[in-house]
Amino acid sequence: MKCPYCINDDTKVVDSRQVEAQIRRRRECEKCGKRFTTFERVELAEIYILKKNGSRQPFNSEKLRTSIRKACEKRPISLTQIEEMVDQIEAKLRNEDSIEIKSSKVGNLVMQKLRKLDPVAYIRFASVYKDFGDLGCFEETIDKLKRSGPNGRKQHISD
Amino acid sequence: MKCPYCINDDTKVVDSRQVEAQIRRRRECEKCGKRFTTFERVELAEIYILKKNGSRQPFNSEKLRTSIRKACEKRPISLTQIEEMVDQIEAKLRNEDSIEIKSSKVGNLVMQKLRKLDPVAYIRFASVYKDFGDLGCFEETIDKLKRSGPNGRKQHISD
DNA sequence: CTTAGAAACACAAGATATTGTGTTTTATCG
DNA sequence: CGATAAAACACAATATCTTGTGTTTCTAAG
Repeated sequence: MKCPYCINDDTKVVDSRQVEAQIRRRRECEKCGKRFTTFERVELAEIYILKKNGSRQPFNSEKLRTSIRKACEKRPISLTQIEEMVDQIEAKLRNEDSIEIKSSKVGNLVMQKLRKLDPVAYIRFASVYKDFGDLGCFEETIDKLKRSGPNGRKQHISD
Repeated sequence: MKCPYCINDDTKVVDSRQVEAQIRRRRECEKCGKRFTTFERVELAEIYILKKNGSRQPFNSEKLRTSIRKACEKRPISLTQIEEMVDQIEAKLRNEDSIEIKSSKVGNLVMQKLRKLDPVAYIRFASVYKDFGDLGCFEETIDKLKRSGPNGRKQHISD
């Protein structure tokens, strides 16, 4: 790795840590002695999201994270759990055959995850994602949650 | 490094090459066997360029490269040589005490480099950078080049 | 449809990085 | 300005990566 201060080619690693999905290395130039930080990151073909209105935009995990975070505000869900969801969802998308994915697929994956984790967050997300028009939609969803399988039964609907 | 396909933490390096200022690694997940590419890059505090009009913008080596390339069009200067110039100039900037640098400093560094390399490119760059108003400016510059030290004398002014 | 260049694949010997643990020094938040 | 978290620093034992060389595929350009 080239030293950015003197363009010398030989630098050695002084420290190396895994930080989230990256490896941060602290390097030292063998020639000028200066130190600097590098990051190793995955570089994959971009995934594209196909929106309902026909538009196509590059998938951005940050947007996904933000929308999940919003749904989970004040709920007993840690940032770590949100990270896990984001990672798992992105991994699912990566395993698709096509690099073009319908936004509804992403939405459904989020719902799937939230449903198992927290009913309130689930309803919040659904209300935005499914574009609830009236209170009836909430009631319907709550009913479904109550009647639903193992995951649903374990939960309490309250706030 | 996390596998982007299955989120497993253990992946091993299968190949690793230096490409320009980066290290490209090919990794393989020990769990799912999938392969993917990563890049290690330097991450330093941004340098800011102070323009004459008082504006301040992040230094962008790509812009520098472009303007040098333009000055060197059709001249006997290889892309490698241009890369070297860019690298050397950026390194000089990195070694400044402040991370805020006057655009004139960058301009002068470019001139310094081009002067030693090719008089035509030098004059082209100067004419834009120094904002030559008339032919007299060109003549003056040519005169200076002719009369100047060792580097000047070695060159021929022609096109 | 040929080709040049990049990216990927392979392998082995030698060199270098990783990781745990712990301390210290910045930054950032309130 | 005090508290925390993140980044930087250190060190040693172990595990992994790097680099040369060469081939193969893939893609973009002609």
